[in-house]
Amino acid sequence: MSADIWNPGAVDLVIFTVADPATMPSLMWDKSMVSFGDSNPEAHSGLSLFVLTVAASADLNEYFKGKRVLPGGHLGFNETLSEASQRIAYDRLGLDFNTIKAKLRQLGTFDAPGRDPRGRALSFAYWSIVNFEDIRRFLGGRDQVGLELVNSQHSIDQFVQNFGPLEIYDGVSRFGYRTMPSPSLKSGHQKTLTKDIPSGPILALDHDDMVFYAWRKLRHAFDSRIDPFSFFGLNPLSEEFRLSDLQELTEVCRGERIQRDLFRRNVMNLDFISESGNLDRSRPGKPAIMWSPKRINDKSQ
Amino acid sequence: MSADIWNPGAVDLVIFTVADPATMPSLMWDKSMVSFGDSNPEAHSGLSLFVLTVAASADLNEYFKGKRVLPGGHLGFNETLSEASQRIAYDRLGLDFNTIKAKLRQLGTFDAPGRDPRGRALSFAYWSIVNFEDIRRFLGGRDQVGLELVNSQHSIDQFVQNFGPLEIYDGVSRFGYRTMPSPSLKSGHQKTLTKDIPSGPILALDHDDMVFYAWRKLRHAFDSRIDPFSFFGLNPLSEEFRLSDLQELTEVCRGERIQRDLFRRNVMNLDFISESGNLDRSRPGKPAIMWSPKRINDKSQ
DNA sequence: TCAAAAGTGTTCGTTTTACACCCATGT
DNA sequence: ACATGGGTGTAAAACGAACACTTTTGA
Repeated sequence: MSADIWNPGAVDLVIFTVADPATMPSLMWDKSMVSFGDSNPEAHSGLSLFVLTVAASADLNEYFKGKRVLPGGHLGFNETLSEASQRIAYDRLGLDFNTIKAKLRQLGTFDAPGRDPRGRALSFAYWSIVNFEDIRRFLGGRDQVGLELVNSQHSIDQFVQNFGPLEIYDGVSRFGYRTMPSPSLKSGHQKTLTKDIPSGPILALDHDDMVFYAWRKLRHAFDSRIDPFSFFGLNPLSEEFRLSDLQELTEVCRGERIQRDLFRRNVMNLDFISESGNLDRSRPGKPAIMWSPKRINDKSQ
Repeated sequence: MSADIWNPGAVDLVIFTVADPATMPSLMWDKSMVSFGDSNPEAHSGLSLFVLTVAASADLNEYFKGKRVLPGGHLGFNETLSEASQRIAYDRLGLDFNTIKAKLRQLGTFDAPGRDPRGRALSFAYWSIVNFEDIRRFLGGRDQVGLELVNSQHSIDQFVQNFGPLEIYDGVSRFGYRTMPSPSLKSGHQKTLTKDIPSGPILALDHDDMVFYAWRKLRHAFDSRIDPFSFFGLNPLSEEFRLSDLQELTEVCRGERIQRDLFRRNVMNLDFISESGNLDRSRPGKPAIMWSPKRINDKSQ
């Protein structure tokens, strides 16, 4: 836990989590804790993808007044980047990556000129996905730790209303999207970030870009032939889940719709979940079989 | 061209190029310029993938004596990483990325403890692929700029002899390889770097790792549904080439064998090359149609 | 005529996608 | 009965991989 501040380097964290706004405790409906960027936040339900943010400190610069940013901090003089990212998660959020089952991964270095109004700033971004249960007690507080929506069924619906069918897009989210040049040709994609879309930026600095790039990495874990639980080394859902929950998760992480039967067969082929033996009758219709991850071995990457 | 040295940051460059050892000018057979890491360098022929290296300076530390490294340099105080990487390419190699058609891409940050015997060193790695014609005149010199083989038909053959058929590997190279857990399941791969294989390390420090990770990125450009020329914004082959040349290139970049007819049909489907109108009769057998890239638009990423 | 490399046709199995249908429950 | 969501069968289309064949040259 180094206190020596090594000025030019900063570490910013993109930490995702998954939760259903409809079942969030009512106290969290406080605007300052969960932001949907939407005039109608109640419309968001179903498993949704969030990113952890904090209130920016305006002590040093007016620019930050009222804005929100990713949690970040300075790189200590004798720290590795990996150590710094874990320390900052603990200092700023309370999250201890030694005890929770999640790991921080390198995202990239951000140093575009002018990215920070305070002058030159080199930022090392890290990303991770954590269980909602592991962070909910850290929400709020002095830094106003909160959740910013990245994707939900409803925000995908809204995207379709504004921009048309998803077919030409290679994944959409609140933080940006990519267009496909032609189906099944991976080259020649074109990305659109929040600075280029009508709804405008969400976080301060270039943190929207960081979220977008981290989301693209997250997306890989759901790229159809990967077991996401092994990739993350954790299960972001509850212990047991319905297949439709896993599908919702996959859809918001990929930013696209998947056909129900197709999804089912894909998952069955990959064979990384097994029936828990229980049924879920909480919704109308035929009771759903509950599933659990078969094994969570983190041989990934 | 900043002279202010910003001590803690360094930039290292992984610059690939493609050439056929059999047609290299004889002066380049000097061991110090082209290294195959092989007792029988004459066996390497066909299009091969190289990485640019320089002799390490042993002025400051005995460790570097006789070793080779990636070209690198310190980060200037008022430079962006991108600017620094271009300046270093120019200072150390003579390569001017403003005039050649190639672009440097961020690879990642390397800061493992103990990676540099001189103490803490943070390194920002960048990678690129350039035309052989653009760098051949810069080979040699005080820093002994040279080429280290990354992959060739012959070195793939040797891999098969030592480790068995390629089927279980997801790409092999002199700088490491990955094993597949099961066909068509992308998760659970396991990588093996030079420090873990009998032939041992090739470059000093952790530069073998940098080459390996850069090679994995390069590999994406040949991932079957991408037009590599558009991805790179340049054609690493000669202006006209045979389909078998493109296949050789693809094979050494992917580190795997491809069936001739399959490759042909894939390329034809993607439709990014067109017949130049000429035939090549330089080899026995039926003359080969010569091809050229259709268009090189760098919409990539 | 033969070897060598280029290029094509055909087949087979798997994966992707679509569509339609059946199933089990609460109201 | 019927709306609601869960779950399955089937078949066309697309794709990957293997094999065998034809073509065109130089020697």
